[in-house]
Amino acid sequence: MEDEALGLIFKRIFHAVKKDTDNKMKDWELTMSQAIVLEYLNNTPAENLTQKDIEHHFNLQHPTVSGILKRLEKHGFIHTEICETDRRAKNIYLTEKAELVDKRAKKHQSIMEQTFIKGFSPEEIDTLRSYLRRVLINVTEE
Amino acid sequence: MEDEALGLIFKRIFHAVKKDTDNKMKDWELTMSQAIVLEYLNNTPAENLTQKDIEHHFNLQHPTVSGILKRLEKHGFIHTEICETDRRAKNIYLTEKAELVDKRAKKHQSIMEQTFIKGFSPEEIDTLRSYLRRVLINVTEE
DNA sequence: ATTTAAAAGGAAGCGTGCTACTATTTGACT
DNA sequence: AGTCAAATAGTAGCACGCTTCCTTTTAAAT
Repeated sequence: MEDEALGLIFKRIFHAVKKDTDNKMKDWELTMSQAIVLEYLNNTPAENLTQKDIEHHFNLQHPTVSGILKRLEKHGFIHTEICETDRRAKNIYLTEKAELVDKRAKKHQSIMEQTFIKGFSPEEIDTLRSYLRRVLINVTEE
Repeated sequence: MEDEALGLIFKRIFHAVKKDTDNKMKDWELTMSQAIVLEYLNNTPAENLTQKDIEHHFNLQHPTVSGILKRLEKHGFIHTEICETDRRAKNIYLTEKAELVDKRAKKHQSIMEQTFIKGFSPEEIDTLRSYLRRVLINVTEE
């Protein structure tokens, strides 16, 4: 337990977070991945927002994003339209339902953030964040 | 990027690690999840080692472990036998192929560990590990 | 203007997590 | 002995990552 590989520890943490988040969001027909995308859409009020933007921002492959958007649309959180200026692309629009749910998702996210850092001092939180940022850079750039 | 939620950062880190590991292990027909289970089996030379032990150790549900073991068996890394003393359970045995591959997996894991902590001082590494352990406890116990 | 390559997205199929639901075996309680 | 609950594992079906292959559209090159 003490000397587990960092990779396994990160896996354990992510697994626990995902499980908890998926469970708590199940009531309003939303998963963690969907909520993350929805929040991105909500905070990125760009014209002509397409799948490609999401793929780049989260470093995901296009069939992955395609599936998430399909389920978001199925449950009425977004609707899509073929882009007028580039008919290959599909523009994404949030619905009112999405805006309602986003508040609740933000609330859960805030609780989750508190959970992570329970027992951490403000300085320790800063250190944690900076270390994680460095780890992320180490792991992604290569 | 700077003010992303911790949950998303953990997701990003895990995602990158999994992607990299899966890619590098693809050559010898192994995934990250399978390698983790294989390493556990290799380091747990217990008599009567069954699925249940793996489920408990990694906090996974039984169909998940069942699937991983099925694929490990399909590729000849393990073989299973119905337990003599309890015919509900199946004992798991590693093959020679598993032991060969385990060395290479350990090597990759070691490189991965180095990648995580690139640029970290020994003190920073200790701090990172202890913080992650605390986060894991925060996230799992509740 | 035609061809050709790149870009955006869809569909199939797989691994790994999950939640049901089912089957078999064990063990305990009458 | 007989019954009934718990334990172990299997199956089906879903979400979300991936790769691979395909279609359509755009843009560039000749």
